Amino acid sequence: MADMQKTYDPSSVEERLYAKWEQNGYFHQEPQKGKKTFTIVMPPPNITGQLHMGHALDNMMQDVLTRYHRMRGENTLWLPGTDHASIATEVKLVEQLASEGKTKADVTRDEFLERAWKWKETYGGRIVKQLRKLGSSCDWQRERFTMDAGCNKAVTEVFVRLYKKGLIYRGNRIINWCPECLTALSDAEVEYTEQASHLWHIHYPAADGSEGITVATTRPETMLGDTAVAVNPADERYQHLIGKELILPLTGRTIPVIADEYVEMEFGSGAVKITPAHDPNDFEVGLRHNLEMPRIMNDDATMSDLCPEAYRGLTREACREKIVADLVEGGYMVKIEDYAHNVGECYRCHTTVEPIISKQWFVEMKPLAEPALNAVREGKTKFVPDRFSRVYYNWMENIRDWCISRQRWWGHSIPAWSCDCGEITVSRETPTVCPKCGGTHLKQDEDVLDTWFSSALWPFETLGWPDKTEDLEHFFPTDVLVTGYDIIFFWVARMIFSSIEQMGEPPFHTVLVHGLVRDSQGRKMSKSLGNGIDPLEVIEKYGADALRYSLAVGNSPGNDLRFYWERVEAGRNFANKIWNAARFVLMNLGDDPVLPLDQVELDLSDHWILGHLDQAISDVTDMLDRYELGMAAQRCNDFIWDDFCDWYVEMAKTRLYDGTPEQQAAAKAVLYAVILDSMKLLHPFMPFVTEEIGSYLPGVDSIMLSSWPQVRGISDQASMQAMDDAMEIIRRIRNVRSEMNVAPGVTTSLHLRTLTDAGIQSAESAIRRLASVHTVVWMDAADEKPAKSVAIVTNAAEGFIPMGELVDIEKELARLSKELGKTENEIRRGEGMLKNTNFVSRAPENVVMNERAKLENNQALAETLRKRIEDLKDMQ
RNA sequence: GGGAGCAUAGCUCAGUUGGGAGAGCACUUGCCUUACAAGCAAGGGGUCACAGGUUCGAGCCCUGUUGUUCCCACCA
Repeated sequence: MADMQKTYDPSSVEERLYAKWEQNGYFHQEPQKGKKTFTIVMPPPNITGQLHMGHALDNMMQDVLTRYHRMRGENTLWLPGTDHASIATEVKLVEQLASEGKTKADVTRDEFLERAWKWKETYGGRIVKQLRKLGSSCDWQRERFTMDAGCNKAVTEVFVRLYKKGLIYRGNRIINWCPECLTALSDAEVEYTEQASHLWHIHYPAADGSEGITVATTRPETMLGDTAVAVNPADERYQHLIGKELILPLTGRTIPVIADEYVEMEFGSGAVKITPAHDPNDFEVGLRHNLEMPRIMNDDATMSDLCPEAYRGLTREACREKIVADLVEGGYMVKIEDYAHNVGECYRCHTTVEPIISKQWFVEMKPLAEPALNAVREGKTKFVPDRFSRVYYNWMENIRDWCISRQRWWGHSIPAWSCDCGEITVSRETPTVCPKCGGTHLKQDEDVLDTWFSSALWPFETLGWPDKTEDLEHFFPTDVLVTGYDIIFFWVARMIFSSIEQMGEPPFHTVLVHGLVRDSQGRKMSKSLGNGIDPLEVIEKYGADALRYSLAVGNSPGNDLRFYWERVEAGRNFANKIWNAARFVLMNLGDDPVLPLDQVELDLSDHWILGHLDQAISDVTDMLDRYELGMAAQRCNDFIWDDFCDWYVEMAKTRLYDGTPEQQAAAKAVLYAVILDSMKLLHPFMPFVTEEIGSYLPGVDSIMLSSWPQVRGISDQASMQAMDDAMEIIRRIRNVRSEMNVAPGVTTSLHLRTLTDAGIQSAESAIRRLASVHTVVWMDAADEKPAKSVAIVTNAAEGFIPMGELVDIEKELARLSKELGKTENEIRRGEGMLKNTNFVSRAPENVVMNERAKLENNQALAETLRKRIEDLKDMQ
């Protein structure tokens, strides 16, 4: 105690405590047979990443749950790791090469990978160190990497299995191609933004010189790859043209008019140019009609050799300009309208993606999606909040095959080898001979797998799968997955179907979804805006506890959160508040041993605070079990600050300073018990300050390793009620004084019944203390009716209820229980009561009081209640 | 085109089975009362977007309207 500073200083505490926890192995858990487990796998941050507010929020939530369940005595594992982030890492490496005046073409693949691993060793641990600053209590001894040996093995295993099952195939299909990254992308990796553009109406003359057709397009440059014009078979305007040949302007080629349902008659001219190699819909049409599919663009989105010479080598943009000019000049351009439409961009580099036909590996999704949908429909996996299950359904129900190959070097190799004879061999080990022709010149596929292919296996590959490890047996399935709603598609959905396919069950029972952390103006934090706030800077200034608290309070699952420094300050202030409350307790404990609560004589205020503590314990526990972290943190704050600091500590002073040794011992025992349980309750949210305080409390080894507080149930209802009423009186006294504008020092007299008669002797001195910045003279009011409890005085003063029989709760309950044939407890719970009427709910006594009060003043309600009570009696 | 969220105090937001309208910050007033001025006490401020409906009673449930944000989608 002696060395406790007046102000809490997180910087002198956090690093020391974290080191202690980690070195002592507090985070590590081995499987304990027969014990309930609680498992979370950390969404692995990219090795290229720097800690940002999103990580801070995500990890705070996981840490709260982990610490809570650990204190519940469960076999709790929070498994951390990092992601190799194929494309993002390559971007970094290309930057590195550029700084040496090189490009990717200047190094071999092996050299490049060597650089990648080196880069990973140098910078990959950066974010992991930063996570420690937050206080994350994950088991670092089990840290994994998506490209470590175990994960590689798992990825290969899954690929081979899916291939053998026919769920992975290789084919020429239309895919999203990023001309900047020079790789295929999955549908999920394309972001659409609306851009102002034009709708060009182009006339295609008929080959026989008769009327032609005008088509409308947003991408005139793709006309070079047109192999048909499609109209709706039901479109009367074009019936006679179906089957005719048209001349494709600028090329001299002829193309047929075909009929296809896909065409909407109402849009544009009702005729669509078909470019099968560069549009997903046109591709489908092309398949249906056996059209040729010339690829008119190269991988870098310049025009290919299949274009007329004039256009070869031009960029998409330049080609469009020239095509439009040429069409206008040739008299083919009918009109140009303004038009806004969606353009797909690469989610990494924001280059406009080009749909092209390309040979890629795909996962067939339909058979995988169905059981994954059912798992959520049947409640085996629940989203919190529930509305995200609809987002999930929507995506899963409309999912298309997943393009998993990427034209990158950094990533998981595809376990497929091709032979000169054309045979593809998919195998766990490198094959030496081709099973078809016996050839020995087998070449492994050069592509790597989508980063998300390995992340999808994260919950089980990190526990040892495909080996049957003890960890896997014990800790799988995991319990909760905490993540932002922005990666439900990328990751969560894929983990669910992968786990069901490989493990036979979903990887977790709950997905706790959080929102994005935005800046104070509600904008997304981003590098380009420069509005990002570095969590490490916040921690340095205010401490990790303050940051965690600020992210927890006032946030509800699934909703975005704005970052405010004021909120962090509030967190810091709260940390300081409890620090000082603890100082106060420790200052007063002295050297005598603290007695157990059952060996001291508790007074009214003790019962009151212990009752409220029970309530807080039970509320916080419920809230944590329901993943209401924000409410739980707020609840801790309310109890500690409002109930304990503002009221109980003040009341305890009278006994500590002026009381008998017995009274002092009682106050100390309660102060100790309450501060200790408070630290435990708050520990998941503010691990550092609570642990530090714990280190000063006698008889406490570690708050983190303590068991979760239990409801004691030793306070009695009557005392709590009496104390509440006394407090109400105190507030009223303050009011009156305030209203009367009484200056300090002036004596105020109030006509109130002597409190001693009302059975709250021990509170009197406390009340004096609390109320007595000014002197209050307590007077008998002999002329007033005798009050049965302070509640009567209070409410009478409010003017709601006349003093007397109305508020005798016990009597009222007894009467109702007799009338309805229910026990008093049942009536308190509202059982057997009126259907649409919460006659008795949260605070039974208050509600009964309210109802009775309303009965007097509300004829309609009185009538209804009487009737309902009659009905109930009839039914019985 | 489909789906979802949000609309509550000056600002940012909680409010989970329908019965008290709340928190933080800001503001007013008075306090350095021996845990804490990063604090204490008192106070002002809200037809809970709008309109109907159900109910004795609606911020909460139902219907509709308006505004706003986001996600998904192959109308060229």
